[in-house]
Amino acid sequence: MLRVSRSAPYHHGNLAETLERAALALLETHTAAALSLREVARQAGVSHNAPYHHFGDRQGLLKRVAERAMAELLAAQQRAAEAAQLPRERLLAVGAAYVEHALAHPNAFAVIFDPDVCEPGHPTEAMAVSIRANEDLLTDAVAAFRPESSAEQTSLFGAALWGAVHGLATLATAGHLPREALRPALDALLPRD
Amino acid sequence: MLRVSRSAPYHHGNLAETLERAALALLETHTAAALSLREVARQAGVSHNAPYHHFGDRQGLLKRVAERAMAELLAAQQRAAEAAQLPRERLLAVGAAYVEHALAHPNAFAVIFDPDVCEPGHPTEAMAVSIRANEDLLTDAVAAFRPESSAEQTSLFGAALWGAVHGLATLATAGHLPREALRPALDALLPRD
DNA sequence: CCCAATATCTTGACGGTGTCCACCATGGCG
DNA sequence: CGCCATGGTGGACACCGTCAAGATATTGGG
Repeated sequence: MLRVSRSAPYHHGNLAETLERAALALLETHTAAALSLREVARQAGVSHNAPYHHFGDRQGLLKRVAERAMAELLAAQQRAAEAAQLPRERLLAVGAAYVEHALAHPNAFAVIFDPDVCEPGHPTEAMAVSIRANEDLLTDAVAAFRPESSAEQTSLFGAALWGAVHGLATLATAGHLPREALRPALDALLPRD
Repeated sequence: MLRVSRSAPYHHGNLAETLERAALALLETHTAAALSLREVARQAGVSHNAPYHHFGDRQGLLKRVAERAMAELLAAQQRAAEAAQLPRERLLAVGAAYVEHALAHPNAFAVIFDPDVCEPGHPTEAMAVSIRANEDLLTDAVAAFRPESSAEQTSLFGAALWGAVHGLATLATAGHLPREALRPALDALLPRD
């Protein structure tokens, strides 16, 4: 049915998508704690109750937002991995991409790992997929960097590196580490040759 | 003036302390996001507005709570540092203490590094002192572990280790790493001999 | 010793938020 | 064509942080 009137249609058509994007946009300037369902609805030009039909509750929306944010974080690392040549450089580049993406979108980054959003041990399907892909990416990079290591050692070193990169990013967003120190710190952690 | 009646005195006497302790107690079972000033006041048996005379606002209380939590985190590491003998063992013990304390009190730990509580770059005086003490503790442990390193290299490696330990703790509280993997991961990061 | 100034606590109000409920518009299927 | 599931609306409720104004205890100066 063609709508001649300029008034908005009663049914939005793609509200879920719109709301998720609005929430992500708000996270560019506001903390997750300051993100209200009502404000997101307002941004989308819709009643304060419309989101409930798509996400159930506030946590539901945030879970979706976290999935999107995680997908973007993963993509940033994949781009960095493809651009690098040598194993050590690739490992460094992936870590740097992680940290830089976190610093560029600190509030979205925080949502990904907020235990209030995704309670420990019960990740969303999409989130679990992205996390696994991220672990694989990292494990591969570590394996190329230390080809002689056992699978267990590789996995352990990968976990340690994830922790290091994640911690550096978190501490930097909290203002406890200067931006310039991040890459050198990461570099200091990787043994040379 | 001696108070014979059993009714609570109009003036509490030590309300600030009581409120901070109540807040810390609530953080044992609830996330910081779920911690309301009114609930804290209720726990202390006081009107919903009493806290404002001591902390100004919610953030004020949380800042104090963060200071206390940081002091406890620091103390846990200091105990671990004293108990260990060899440099490498001490470094590992300090890191493990950090992670274990974070896992034992995840919500209080989160408050320490919550950018909403202490906005980046403007720490409280007491918080700055504790953070500095923590950095010194770590730097000393690193220096003992790698005595031949330059001051800059020591500082850089210390920052990297802080990041690693902090990240491992954060990821573990979010359910992304199993508890048992934390110490081995940390161990894998410290070169042997 | 008394009283005023001050610090502390209370009651009351306001706007904002998440969520539940009942109701209405729409479009696709029988 | 009519029905009804889907998706949107408005209203209500309890809770929250915060501000304003009033009540009460403590304290220091005369």
